[in-house]
Amino acid sequence: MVRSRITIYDVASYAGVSHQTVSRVNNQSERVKTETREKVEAAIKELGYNPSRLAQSLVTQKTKTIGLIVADITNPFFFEVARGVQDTALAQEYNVFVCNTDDNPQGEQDVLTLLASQEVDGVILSTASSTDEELLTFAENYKPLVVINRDIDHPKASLVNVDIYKGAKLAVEHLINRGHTHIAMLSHEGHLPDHVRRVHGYKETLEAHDITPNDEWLVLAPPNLMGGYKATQELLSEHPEITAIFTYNDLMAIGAIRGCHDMGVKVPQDCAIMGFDDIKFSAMTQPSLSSISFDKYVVGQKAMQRLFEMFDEPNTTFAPIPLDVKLVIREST
Amino acid sequence: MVRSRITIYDVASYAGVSHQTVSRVNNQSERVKTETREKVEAAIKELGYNPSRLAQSLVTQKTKTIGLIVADITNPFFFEVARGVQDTALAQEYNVFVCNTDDNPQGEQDVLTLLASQEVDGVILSTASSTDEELLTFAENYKPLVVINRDIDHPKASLVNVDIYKGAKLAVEHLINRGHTHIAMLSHEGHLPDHVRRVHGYKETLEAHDITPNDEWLVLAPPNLMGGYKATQELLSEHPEITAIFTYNDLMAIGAIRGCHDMGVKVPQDCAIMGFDDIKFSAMTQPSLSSISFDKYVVGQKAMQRLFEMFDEPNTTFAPIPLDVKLVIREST
DNA sequence: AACAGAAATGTGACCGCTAACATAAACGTG
DNA sequence: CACGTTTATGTTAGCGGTCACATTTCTGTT
Repeated sequence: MVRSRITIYDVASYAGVSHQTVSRVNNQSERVKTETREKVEAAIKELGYNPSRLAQSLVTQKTKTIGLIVADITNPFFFEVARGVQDTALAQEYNVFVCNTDDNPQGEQDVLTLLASQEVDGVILSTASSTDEELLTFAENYKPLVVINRDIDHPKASLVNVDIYKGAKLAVEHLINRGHTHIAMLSHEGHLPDHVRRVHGYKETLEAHDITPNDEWLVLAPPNLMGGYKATQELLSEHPEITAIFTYNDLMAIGAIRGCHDMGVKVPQDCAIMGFDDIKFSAMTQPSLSSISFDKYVVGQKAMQRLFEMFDEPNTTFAPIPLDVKLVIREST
Repeated sequence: MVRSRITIYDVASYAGVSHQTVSRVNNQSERVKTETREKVEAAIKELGYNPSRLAQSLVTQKTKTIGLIVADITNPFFFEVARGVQDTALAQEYNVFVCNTDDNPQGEQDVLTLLASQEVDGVILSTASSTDEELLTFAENYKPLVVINRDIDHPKASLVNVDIYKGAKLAVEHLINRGHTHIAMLSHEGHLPDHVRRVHGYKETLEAHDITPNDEWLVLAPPNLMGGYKATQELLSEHPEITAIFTYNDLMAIGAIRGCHDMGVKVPQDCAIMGFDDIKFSAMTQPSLSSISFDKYVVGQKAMQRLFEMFDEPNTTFAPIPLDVKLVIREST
């Protein structure tokens, strides 16, 4: 029995005022006599009226909706970010569309167009597949954009950057302090800051300690459990001299631990494993995983807050938001 | 530089036709001469026009948007479901709002109202906090609703049900077959089918094998890593006679494995652990986790497909969609 | 009491589209 | 070639709001 929608006009005639007065009551803070305001509010309650966001959006050109683009919500890193974004958005009655790109450039383009057609007020992007130029084009003729862990230079794009380089440095230094010199790295293919910084941090820290990085010890694989598992097995069977592995993320590290186990390699005695992201599972694995920690929820939160700031001051250019990392030592090293 | 939106009228005058003709071209399949169609399409491309979904929605009363309500996207169970929903939705150019309730009834109500105000075309609900009555009220005066793992009887609500009872039975039978008789269960508080069926399956299977369930061995805790960890430690220190634990979900089980380890209890020799959900991590833990498996992605997929069916045939009442489970035996039992 | 000025309310247009109907063009047929 | 039919295109209204401006009502002042 979907009785047809109650409009502002229904309320108006019920309360004996004009539709505009109802609109004023709805949007608060307009000057309307308390008496009539009460009359209108009563009518609203009586009829069970609530305004159509669609209609509001059409005229105001704001949808109170944002898009969040992630590579894969299935990755604990992304969904903690997503929670941060969602909770912050919800508090201001914004809704968020979460879109997965599956780390595939076409997916990312599709999703951007879809979001464009849905007319979101802004976009938060935490993914790495599209090129910078594509992103710039998007920023150019579109909406405010907050980008996580990338470097792009455009007045309409704002950045939230975790100090990845420092994280990689801390990780490798920790391994070196533990006496390791044969340190491998499992990374994720790609040429974007998020990838590159980890690798740079790894290589440069080794060099700073007079260890020459061995390119054969740097393996690229998909950044998930299975990727880490397989890469570890291949790596260790070809290079048994390796005594420590630093991974792109915790997912790979957890796969790596299991990979070691299945080859009879003891963690951390025979091979130490060091992750990145410090997801919740890492404290519960056996052995528990040392990792580089930062608050993913806060990443999402800050990104959303920045987006709100951009809505309020469309012509301001904002400085990047830096986020610090710290080393968490557990059993795997 | 946001040049103001290109409308259907701009295209119309550029192509020298009426706006309605443009609309016809947009919505395909109308009878319009190929010649003019081409003219219009050229104009569309030339001007870079794309239609405003907002305006379309306002007149058609369809937003091509659905809401997905989950307890916590941070739980791997939910995000695999979410992926199934999203991918299926996207294929038809539907977008989905994911909302978290944090397993809190107020949160769920808030979220339902927010979705109502956003005017989604339908809702998929995979959570358990609101009461059946609240849900019925929602279904009554709202949109098509697909509910996962609950029993509610309303023509506007459709069900997708994983065979939880059978899962619990398989799990407990497996433990019994392994020779266990002192089998505890870690569950999640709540009186809803999703919870109750697991517990029933547990108790009734024990009874079917002439084992009297011991209520002290049934512990309620939050359904996450930490909940499983703590509950296991309390349980085993009070009841060292327990030799097997069946948990509400894999998150708790992974916590339980770690809990055992930290007490010096060997899994599976001293205590077997059996999970439920078969999340991806379960194959990678150490020891790997036996679990009850079902395809969570498919759950989301089916739910979304059902929602589409409900859009197409608003007055049909659909039968619940059943989903089978299977036992996956790994190292923890 | 008369009148200016502020406060409260009402009116019409418009956001960008589709639905329903009206009209014009093209086509066949006796 | 006059006529009804079909097919293609145009016109108008309205979805449910907000905005800008017009109008009315209420103040306070001389």
